[in-house]
Amino acid sequence: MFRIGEFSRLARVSCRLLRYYDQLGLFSPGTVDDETGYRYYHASQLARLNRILVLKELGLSLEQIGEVIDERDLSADKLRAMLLERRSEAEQRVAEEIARLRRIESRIDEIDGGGEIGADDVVIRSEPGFAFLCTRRTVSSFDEARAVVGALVKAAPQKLSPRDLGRFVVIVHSPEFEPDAIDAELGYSLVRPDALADVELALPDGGRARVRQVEPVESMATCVRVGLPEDAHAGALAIARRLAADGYTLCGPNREVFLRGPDPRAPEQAVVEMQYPVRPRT
Amino acid sequence: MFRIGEFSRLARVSCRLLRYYDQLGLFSPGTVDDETGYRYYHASQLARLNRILVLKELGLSLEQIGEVIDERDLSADKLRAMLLERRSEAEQRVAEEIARLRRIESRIDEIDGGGEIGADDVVIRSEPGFAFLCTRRTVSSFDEARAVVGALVKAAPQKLSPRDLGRFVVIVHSPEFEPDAIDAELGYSLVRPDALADVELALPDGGRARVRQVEPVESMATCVRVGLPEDAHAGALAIARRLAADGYTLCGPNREVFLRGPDPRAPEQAVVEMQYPVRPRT
DNA sequence: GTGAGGCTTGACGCTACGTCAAGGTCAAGT
DNA sequence: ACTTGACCTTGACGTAGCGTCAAGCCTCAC
Repeated sequence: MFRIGEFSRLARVSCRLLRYYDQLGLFSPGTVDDETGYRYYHASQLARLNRILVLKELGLSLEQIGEVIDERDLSADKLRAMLLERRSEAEQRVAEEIARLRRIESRIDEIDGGGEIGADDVVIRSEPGFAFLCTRRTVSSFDEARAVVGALVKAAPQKLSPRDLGRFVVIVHSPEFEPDAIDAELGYSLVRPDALADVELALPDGGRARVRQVEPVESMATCVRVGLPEDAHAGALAIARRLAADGYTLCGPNREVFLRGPDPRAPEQAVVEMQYPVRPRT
Repeated sequence: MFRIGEFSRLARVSCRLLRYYDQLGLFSPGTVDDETGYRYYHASQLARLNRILVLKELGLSLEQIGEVIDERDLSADKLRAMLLERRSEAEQRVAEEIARLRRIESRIDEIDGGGEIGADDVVIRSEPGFAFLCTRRTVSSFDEARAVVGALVKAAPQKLSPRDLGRFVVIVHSPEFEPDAIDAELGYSLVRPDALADVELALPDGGRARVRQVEPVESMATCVRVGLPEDAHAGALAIARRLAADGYTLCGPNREVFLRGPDPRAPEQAVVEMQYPVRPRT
């Protein structure tokens, strides 16, 4: 029989671990002295402890180990199921770490390249769908776009109250940025979409605004810009480079979501979230 | 200005996270109402939050993020250093997860193959060096080995006390297992090696036992067996298969460390740790 | 008997939040 | 003005697997 210190040296684990496993009921000493509380371990117990350590190395939780280690026959199926689960987790972790590694390396390269990148805040996330009260136009300037929006806002209260309007959103369909002919949907996301599914507005210039359902996007690169909407495109190139370096390609019409403004009195303080649908490059 | 709920929806993070970051001083609302404690965030703050989320995605800790995000110029070098560190961590994690994945898959295959493997407790770890009072022989049986050991134990007390002796250890140099001609070192590990470096014993059969320093082994596959020492080899084949499946090859003389016994009165309860030096197969 | 080292339980710490719980605020509707 | 339901506040506990004290017994070789 060994006291805890020597047994811990045999097994190359800490005393704390042995006490902890004892506390969990996962691995208890063969004998405990009732008076002193001293734990005494038998050499043959090392086999069980090693089994526990092996299962832990495979990635099972102590709780899972407790479930499989005592059942002598049933454990094969149960263990197999756990291992299958662990395998997919491990595969996912490998993929994640590799992707992370790529991003880390591209950031290091950027810093070494010395270039101000100005795209520190490009976050990639999924984006839910939403109801979109919008009108599609080919506009030649921001002033024209603003006029359209103004008309839309004025026409809206006929059928819906202002609090139903969410954010001002532009979805840009022009594949390339051509300042004098931008094909875009302009409008507002809607807060209570189900109640407003069939709203349709006539605009003073003869156009129409209707509600359409915008599909969710699985991965959307987003980036926040503060300043004149006209300048918001300035960082687009840097963002595209960043996305390319991190292993993504653009795969759809980009959007601009106005978190603040555009307020006619302080247009330079508008806050716009640029959104670029992406997918991992194969 | 947004209240915390709407801001959390904008940023796709939880309210709890925003409050937590506020508490850490990492990301605080633009305004806090003194009376109610309500947090109010400005749209433009989303840029900073996104920067934090990006750095977190790269694997930096919140503390590290706090260090780099506020310094405007110095941050490049500091960030670079952190990223280099993170890169090597990530590389290591990838390697570990891949190795783990391989072990998981080999276990699944074993279970599916249905074979009782009997090598549930093969642990791979590093093994420190130790001082070894031993004599090298070619023995033809376990009885002969026992005789040698007995002689050694009797000769020992001349120069050292029994408490200096550690465990009985056999290092087997025969590359293949040939029962009638085993080239082995037999002896005891020593507990206070520095005081005993030059001990040399004459054995009654004319042989000598001396102290040598056994080198540490970086990775040692170990497995505990309970039973007659003669039977301890039974699992060796299973262990070798397991090691091969997990991506290791044997790379040195194996050892047997007697954790209990061999006690002449109860030899079948001996506890032996089989040790096989291994190295990752390239 | 005595000093050193070993053992006990208990408690806190770690990461980055998730999840209640008890109670104060806000804004729309009546 | 009042209600009601959604929203906000702080505070506390839980997570996984132990590491690291801290205060106080136990053991044992000299």
